[in-house]
Amino acid sequence: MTKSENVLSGEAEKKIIEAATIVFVEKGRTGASMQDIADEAGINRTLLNYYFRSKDKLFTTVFDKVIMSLLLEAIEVLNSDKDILVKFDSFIDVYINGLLKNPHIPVFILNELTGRPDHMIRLFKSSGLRISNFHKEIQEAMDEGRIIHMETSQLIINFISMIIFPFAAKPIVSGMILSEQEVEFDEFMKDRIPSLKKYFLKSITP
Amino acid sequence: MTKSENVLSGEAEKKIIEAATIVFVEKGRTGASMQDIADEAGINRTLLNYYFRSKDKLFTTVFDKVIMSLLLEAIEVLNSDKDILVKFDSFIDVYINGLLKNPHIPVFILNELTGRPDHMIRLFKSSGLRISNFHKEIQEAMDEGRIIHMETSQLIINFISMIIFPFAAKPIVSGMILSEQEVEFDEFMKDRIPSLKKYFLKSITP
DNA sequence: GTCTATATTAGGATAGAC
DNA sequence: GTCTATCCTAATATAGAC
Repeated sequence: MTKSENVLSGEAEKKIIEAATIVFVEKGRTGASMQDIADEAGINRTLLNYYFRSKDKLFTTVFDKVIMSLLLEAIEVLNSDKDILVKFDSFIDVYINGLLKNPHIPVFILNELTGRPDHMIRLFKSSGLRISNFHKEIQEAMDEGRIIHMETSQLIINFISMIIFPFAAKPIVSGMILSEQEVEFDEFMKDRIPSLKKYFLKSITP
Repeated sequence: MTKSENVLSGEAEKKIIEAATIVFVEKGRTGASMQDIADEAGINRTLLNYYFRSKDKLFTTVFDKVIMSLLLEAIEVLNSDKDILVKFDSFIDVYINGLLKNPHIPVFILNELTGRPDHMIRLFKSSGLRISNFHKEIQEAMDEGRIIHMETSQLIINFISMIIFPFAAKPIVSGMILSEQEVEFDEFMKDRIPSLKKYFLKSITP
């Protein structure tokens, strides 16, 4: 076993993907260079081409991985047998706490999404997430009178918006809205978990 | 007056800024090339360097202009003497209708913001927008019992999120949430105006 | 002010030695 | 698998003719 061998096959590949994720998420597809990624991984630049044929292929690998991990979290909550109102709370917990650990993922995704809507839809379908079930559960709760009547799509967008947007707009939130009160972003988002649960529940309860 | 003269000084400059805005907003700072912008403007590429010294300077010009136009719209609503509840409705009208004409402005801003939070804050301060007045008006309405009590920052973020996020996530909204119902994005956002007004009012009313 | 020509660099990708 | 050397292209930027 020479010094240049990796202990496990795929270890270098894994290291590259980790480094590429950090760099792509921070700088975006066009803003990141292969050199940036090689530096982050601490390897020679040409090795990136050895393991992944091109920058595009490496990017797609990273992008798919990031999207999938988010979708899987959604599926886990949706597929549970909890009541729809409990699921709302779970989404708030899971995504706010998760994004606090990777706050620029929303901007990364929103930005790279624009150019490849088709690819996104394919990923989405292959994930097995059934958004129609979500619509249906909400609709049932409306029919039972537990939630006010409104277009389910509008309700879903309202809900997702309030979870994701603060992360996407983190510089605005920090610099423009919180700065005068000297509140830290992370603290604000921690407070936001119970605040949003309460607010959203009130907003949809008859 | 030869064929190569512009009628008004600054006309070429204006044409360049318009073209640059289109290209930068669509492709982002790193994704757009000077050639793209020259093509869009129908001029020679080197002219861009003649009028603006560098790509960076051209970008900053565009970025500042876009941000400022958005801030000015906010100021106009905020500075009116309408009741705070009416101002909420005005924001929804102004921004949803405005962004329907330029739907990828949110992604553009959110993306380019990350790298330059300081610059953003300077712009924000120089615009004269006083967010503290907004906080104050909301707080007063709370004290009068017209709005439920909650952290004003959280309320403001909730509000802004529901207006802006659907545009930032347009491919997701179109492809994942609306596709099964065969609803067009623009139609959805038009419906959203009254929907959001009603929803938000209910959410903050005691 | 507008063009052509050119300088310069950065970035992506491959070939080939080890 | 990993490195060095090299190729190629695209992109920014400037000089200089008109």
